[in-house]
Amino acid sequence: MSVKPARPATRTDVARLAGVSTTVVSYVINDGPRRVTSRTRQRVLDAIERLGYRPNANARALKTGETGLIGMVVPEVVNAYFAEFIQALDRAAQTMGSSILLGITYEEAGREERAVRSLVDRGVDSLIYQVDLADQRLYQLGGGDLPRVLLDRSDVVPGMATVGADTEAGARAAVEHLVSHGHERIGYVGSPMAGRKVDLRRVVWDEVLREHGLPGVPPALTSWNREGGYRGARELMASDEPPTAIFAGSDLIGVGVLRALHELGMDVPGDVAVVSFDGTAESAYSWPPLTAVRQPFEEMARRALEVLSERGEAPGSSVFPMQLIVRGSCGCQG
Amino acid sequence: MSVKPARPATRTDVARLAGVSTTVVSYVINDGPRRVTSRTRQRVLDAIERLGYRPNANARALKTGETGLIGMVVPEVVNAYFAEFIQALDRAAQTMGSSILLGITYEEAGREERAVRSLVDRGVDSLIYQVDLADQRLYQLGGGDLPRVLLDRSDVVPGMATVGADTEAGARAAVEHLVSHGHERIGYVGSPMAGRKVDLRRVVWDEVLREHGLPGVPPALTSWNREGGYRGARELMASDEPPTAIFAGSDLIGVGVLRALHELGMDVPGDVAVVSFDGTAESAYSWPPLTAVRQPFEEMARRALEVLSERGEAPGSSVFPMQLIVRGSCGCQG
DNA sequence: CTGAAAGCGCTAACAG
DNA sequence: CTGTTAGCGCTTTCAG
Repeated sequence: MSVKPARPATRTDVARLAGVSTTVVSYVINDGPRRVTSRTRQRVLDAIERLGYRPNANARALKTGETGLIGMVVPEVVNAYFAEFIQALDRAAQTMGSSILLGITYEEAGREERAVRSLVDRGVDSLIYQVDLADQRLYQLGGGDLPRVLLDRSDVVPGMATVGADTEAGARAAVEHLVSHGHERIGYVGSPMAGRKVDLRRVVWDEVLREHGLPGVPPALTSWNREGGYRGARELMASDEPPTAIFAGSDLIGVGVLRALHELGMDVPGDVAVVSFDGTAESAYSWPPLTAVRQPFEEMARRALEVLSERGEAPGSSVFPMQLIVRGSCGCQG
Repeated sequence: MSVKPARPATRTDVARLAGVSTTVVSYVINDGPRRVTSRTRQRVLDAIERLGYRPNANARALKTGETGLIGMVVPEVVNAYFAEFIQALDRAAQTMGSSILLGITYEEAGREERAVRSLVDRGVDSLIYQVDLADQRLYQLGGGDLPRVLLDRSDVVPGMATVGADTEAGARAAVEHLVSHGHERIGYVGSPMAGRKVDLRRVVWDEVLREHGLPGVPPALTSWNREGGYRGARELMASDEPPTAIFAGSDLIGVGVLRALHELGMDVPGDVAVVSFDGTAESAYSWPPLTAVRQPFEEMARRALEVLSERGEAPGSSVFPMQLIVRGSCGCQG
């Protein structure tokens, strides 16, 4: 590992030291497109080593039109749900020599365009959207040739490749589990979805209740964070016939629900059982630990990257199964 | 907002449409170095608008040697502590037209070099380190002219600019608070530090106990995550004379401590009071909510960016105060 | 106030 | 198997 000298060595320096032309240097660095004798190759490698030469990514990008940057648009990073995706994507990208460049929207209308635009302007090779953009036109920014994928969408979006989890099956597993514990009044805490998107968790929850002939409970729709969960649970428990079980639309919501229940002096799962959605680390360390349906983060991330490199193919949808992780909050243990 | 056409417009296209030379286009885009008549300027602006022209960041970077990218080296992002810094830095960078490019080390020796190197190779203009690199030489990668700052260090590191929080005062506030509640056996759960760095939280905790003539308690040193907190608390509580209060070295540790205490059937704060360090959102929604000492994330982030633009000055240290946030786990409420 | 042109570091077509 | 060279899109010096 040699630290770069004051003036970074260029390809010309390497060529000179190795006694070859710059072309050859290029060939050995890129391993093509032409072959190089192994003797020459070694001389070049030695020169690179001696000079601590590192190719200039910008020059290469300018020439080839490819930056090796993958843009990822997310609402925030202080949320393990998104952070899990970011890490999974980062690791997968590393193996391909690419980097993830984030565009954080903060769910503020004003920042949305800046976030996407900054990625496009920096010349990302492809784009991963993990957001609900208010301005739909932003999905097209960067032109038609830029490979794109909508991450974390289980619905099929015309003209867009999507990668997601089997939310329906996941939600079903969560609610059925609660039903199997004998609960008859099962509430849901979630949030209204942006735009006209439907919340499959809520839909499935409703369906399952119906299928079992259980009474409907008005869902508590607040916001996708801990406070939303807290408010939602307070709302649910304030009703005349409070639920004995709650399906939380996310881990954060689940954590908020737990807090509300504790404040009310209720025992979990004794008085009220809880199952949450996502299965991030926080759910494993809440009190009691949350039984949760886990997102297939790694699988989705890997698939998203695959999709992006399969450009030219018709945009499809990939869906991965979720997994129920049984912990203490549902009543299975204790 | 016009979507780019198939072939992105170049500066030459703009010049042609506006009936000026490419030089002038450059002048109006960069607002200098020469002045341009407002009439000509408007013509150029119109042409840019019409063509949906966007400057090519790579070409500019190649020419100027500046990418507008700020490299940030972090161990992970699925940890609100780091995520808070990332967001604060991102927001601050946005106002300067820069972007944060992450290099995630995953605290794996093998990935460390890749992470830093990928940033340097991509031509970041400066580097923010928020890690303990095992290989010290990596701090120098990229050469001596690259502005650097060590984020989240309250100690002075020779030759390096540092920005941090007043850990000592913060830790003191936490422990003193516990003392003020009348606790006499106060434990600490943290983790060994990398390298020869000292954990000021632990040192100060020890000091405060001494100052008050309180008995020493062996610290539980595990790891900086929820599980570490859990194991640490189990360890502490298994002793012959378990503490009646615990100072947790981080929020994650605090959450783990809480879990262990609950498992043991102890009431918090009734049987054991807890105060944690960092003050991320998770600490506000644990049960009971954790009294915590909050890191000045925004201030540190802003200062770090300032330091990076003040290149040339002697490397200094900036320290920002922490703030005690009183919630339920210390015994103040209930 | 505006234009021509050199050159940033690299790749790859073309020529040997 | 290796070398020469044009040109990616941009900034900026130098000339007008």
